[in-house]
Amino acid sequence: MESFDLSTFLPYRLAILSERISRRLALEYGRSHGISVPEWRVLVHLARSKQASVREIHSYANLEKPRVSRTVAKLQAAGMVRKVTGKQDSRLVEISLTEKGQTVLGEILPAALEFEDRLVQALSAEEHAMCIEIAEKLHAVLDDDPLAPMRSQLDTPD
Amino acid sequence: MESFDLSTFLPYRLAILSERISRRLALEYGRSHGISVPEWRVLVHLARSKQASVREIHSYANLEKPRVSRTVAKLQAAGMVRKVTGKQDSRLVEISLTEKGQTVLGEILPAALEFEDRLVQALSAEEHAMCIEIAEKLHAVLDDDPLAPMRSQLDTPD
DNA sequence: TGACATTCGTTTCGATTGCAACGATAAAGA
DNA sequence: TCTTTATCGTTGCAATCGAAACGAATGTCA
Repeated sequence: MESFDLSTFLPYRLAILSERISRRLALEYGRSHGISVPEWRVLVHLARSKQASVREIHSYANLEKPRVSRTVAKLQAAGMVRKVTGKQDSRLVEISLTEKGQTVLGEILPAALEFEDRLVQALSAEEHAMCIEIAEKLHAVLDDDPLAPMRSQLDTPD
Repeated sequence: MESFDLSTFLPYRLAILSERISRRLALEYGRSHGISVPEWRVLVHLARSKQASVREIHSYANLEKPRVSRTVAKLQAAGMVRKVTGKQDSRLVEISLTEKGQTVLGEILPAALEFEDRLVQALSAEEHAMCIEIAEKLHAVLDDDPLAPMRSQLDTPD
């Protein structure tokens, strides 16, 4: 027990690294446009899917449902997102980017990609590939664990 | 811009994996003893250092200073930690584990280690080593970045 | 010695978080 | 059809969070 070292504990290692990277990245879109992490994820997802429900964003962007709801509301207030009640099913809302939303995302994306590139450049091609494979194997352990939180669909390799 | 895929974005990948692992691990000490992540880190650090100030825990366990303060107060209220005003320097407090704190940690630790072991077992020795090396290289990128948040001392290889 | 700056731990404050209801709509079954 | 069940998005609430401000104690330099 007294020989236990937090710094070599894998979950801790991952948490520290991930948090540091997230914080640095958040500066990129936070300072320039006041965008938060959840907002960033919603914008990015909408750029792909063109149109999505709260449920979909929740499932794909790894955000709790209430958080998606509030985030979308905020983005709508900022004019970056449009909400339309579903035609066939009036329970769900069709969420999509506005012109402004696309513009803002277009301004943010280059810096985000440039930052990621700096990270990836620090790794050899082999390391990068193994990094992905390792992540996949760790996810697999949790997939087999009934107590582990479910994996969001986006992250599940088809 | 429309070809950007969040799921392959390295910072996102790391965040998702790390969060999932953290949540699962938190169940281990949360369900059995009502211990939260910050409390877990403080306990673990104290088990090593036997005695520490708020500042030290802050620097080594990657927790904000106010958070350490509150966490320690809560642990003290629960009888797991002892706080004594410093002898020479009465600004700092000497924080240490009580009997109860050691007992609780002793009950939590095996499950935590067993969980980590399940993760590590999923990796080959080579993968495990490379995982650490990759983390180190990514940290190095941030170390060179003036805008990146500082790295806590614990995680800095001597 | 006295004025100033620094460090330590705590507290305050506004914002964010997750979880658990909630109302509204739609689907399923009797 | 009518009742029941499930789904969708929202809201309430209590806890937590980080950043800044704070008082207390020490260190520094004239």
